[in-house]
Amino acid sequence: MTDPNTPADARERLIQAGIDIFAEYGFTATTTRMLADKAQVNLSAIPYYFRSKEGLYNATVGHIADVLADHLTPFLDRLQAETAKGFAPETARLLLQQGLSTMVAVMCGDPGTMRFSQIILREQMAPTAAFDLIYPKVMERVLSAFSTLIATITGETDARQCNLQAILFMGQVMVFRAGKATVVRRIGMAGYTAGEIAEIQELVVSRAMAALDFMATRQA
Amino acid sequence: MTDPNTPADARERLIQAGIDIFAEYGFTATTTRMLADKAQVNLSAIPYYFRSKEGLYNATVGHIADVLADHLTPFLDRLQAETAKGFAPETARLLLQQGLSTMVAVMCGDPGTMRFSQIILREQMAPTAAFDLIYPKVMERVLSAFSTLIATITGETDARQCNLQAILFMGQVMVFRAGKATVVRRIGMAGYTAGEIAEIQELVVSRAMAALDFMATRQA
DNA sequence: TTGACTTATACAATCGTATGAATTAATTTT
DNA sequence: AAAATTAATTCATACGATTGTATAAGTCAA
Repeated sequence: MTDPNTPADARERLIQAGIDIFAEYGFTATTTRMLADKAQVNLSAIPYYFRSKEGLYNATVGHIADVLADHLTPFLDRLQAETAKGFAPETARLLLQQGLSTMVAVMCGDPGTMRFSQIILREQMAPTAAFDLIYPKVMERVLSAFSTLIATITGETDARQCNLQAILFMGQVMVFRAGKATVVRRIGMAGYTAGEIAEIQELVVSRAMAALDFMATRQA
Repeated sequence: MTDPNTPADARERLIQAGIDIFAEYGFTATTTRMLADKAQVNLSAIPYYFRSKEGLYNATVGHIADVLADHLTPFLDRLQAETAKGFAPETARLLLQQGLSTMVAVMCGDPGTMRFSQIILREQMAPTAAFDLIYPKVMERVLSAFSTLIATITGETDARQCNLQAILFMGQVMVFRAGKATVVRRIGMAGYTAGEIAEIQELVVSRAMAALDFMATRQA
C-alpha cells in the first residue's frame, strides 16, 4: 500500500478499482486481472470476496447506489420538510435549481462521481441485474423529487406530465456526460473546467425555468 | 439464405449482423462467432472481407453513417434552400419541429434505426476510432443545422449559445433512448408504441419551442 | 485453369475461476 | 504470558473454455 489514498483492505480496494475500471471499460471489456492489478490485490481475492467478477460488479454498483443515496439524503430531507409545511412555489424553484446544479456537478464536474454516472449510464443503456440496485435508491428518488417540485411550481396536476418533464431535465444534464465527446468537439470546450461547468449549470437551470413557465401558463 | 430479407452476399450480411449484434452487446462482448452465425457465414469471412473484427465494426459504423447521412440529406437540402432565399423565422420553426420529430422517430420509434442510435450512443460514451466516421457525417451536420435554425428563430447572434441549445435538444431526445429502461419503468410505458412515440414527439417539440421563446425574449 | 470465395480445422493468447500451499491474524489452551 | 491451535486471508499456479485469427484444402464460376 504505497498510495495512502487507497483503503486498507482488499475488499474495499477491489470496489474502488471496480469503480475506476468498470466505468472506463464496461463490464465485459474489464478483465479480472485489470481489477486485481489496479487494486494491488491477488487475482484470487475476487472469487474469495465476491464469488465472481459479476459479484464484484454488483457490489460496485451497490456501493455507488449507497454513496449517491447518502449524497441525496440532505436534499430529499429538506424537500420533505418543506412539503410538510406546504411550501411556496418560490422555494420549490430554488430547490429545483439547486438540484439541477448539483446533478451537473456530480455527473460532469467532480472526477470522482463522474465514474459513478458513467457506470449508471451504461446500466441505463443495457440494464443488467445491477440495474435494480441503482434504480430504487437513486433514479426513482431523484425523479420523484423533481416531479414533486415541478407539480408545486407549475400547478400541473397530471403526474405523468410532471414525470415526463423530470425526465427531460435529466436528459438535458445527461447529454453533457454521455455526449461529452461531441460537446467538447462541437463547442470547443477544454473538457469541463470549473468555468465550463458553471456555464452548463446556468444553461440547464435557465432552460428548466423556461420549461416550467411554459407548463405553468399552459396550466392556467 | 432462407430469409429473403437478408442481402445476398457475405459482406453485406456481415454488416447487417454487425448492426444487430454490436448494438445489442457492444464491441467487446460481441464475438466473431456470434457475427458469423447471425450472418450465416463462415467464421473466416470476417478476416477475409474486413481484415479483423475491428475492421467489421468500423465498416458497420461507416455504413450507419452513410445511411443516416442519406436520410439527412433531404432535410439539409431544404434547409439550405430556405437559407439561400433568407427564410422567415416561422419556416425555421417548422423545420426545427420536423427535425426534432424525425429524430425521436429515428432514435426511439423505428426498430431498424434504433440499432443505429444504440451504436452511436456507445461511441459517444466511449469513443473509438469509429467515432470519426460518424461525427462529421451525422453529429456535426445535425447540430450545425439545428444551430442555424435556432439562430434564425431567436435572433441569437452568439454561435456558442446556439450550439449549446442544439445540444440540449439532442439531450431531450437522447434521454428517451439511453434512459429507456428508466422511462418505461417510471412513466409506465409499454415500450414505445406508436402512441407513446407521438406523445414524446409532442413533448419534445413543445419544450423546444418554449426554450426558443426564452432565448428570443432574452435577446430582445 | 485461373481467381474469387468458402470451408473445416487448428493455434496461440486470454478469459474467469479453481486449487492447495503459504502466510498472517485471531483465538484458545497451557 | 507463552505456546498451540484454529481461522482468515493471501499467494502462485493451473485448468478448461473461449477468444480472434491463421492456415490450407475445398468449391465454384469465368
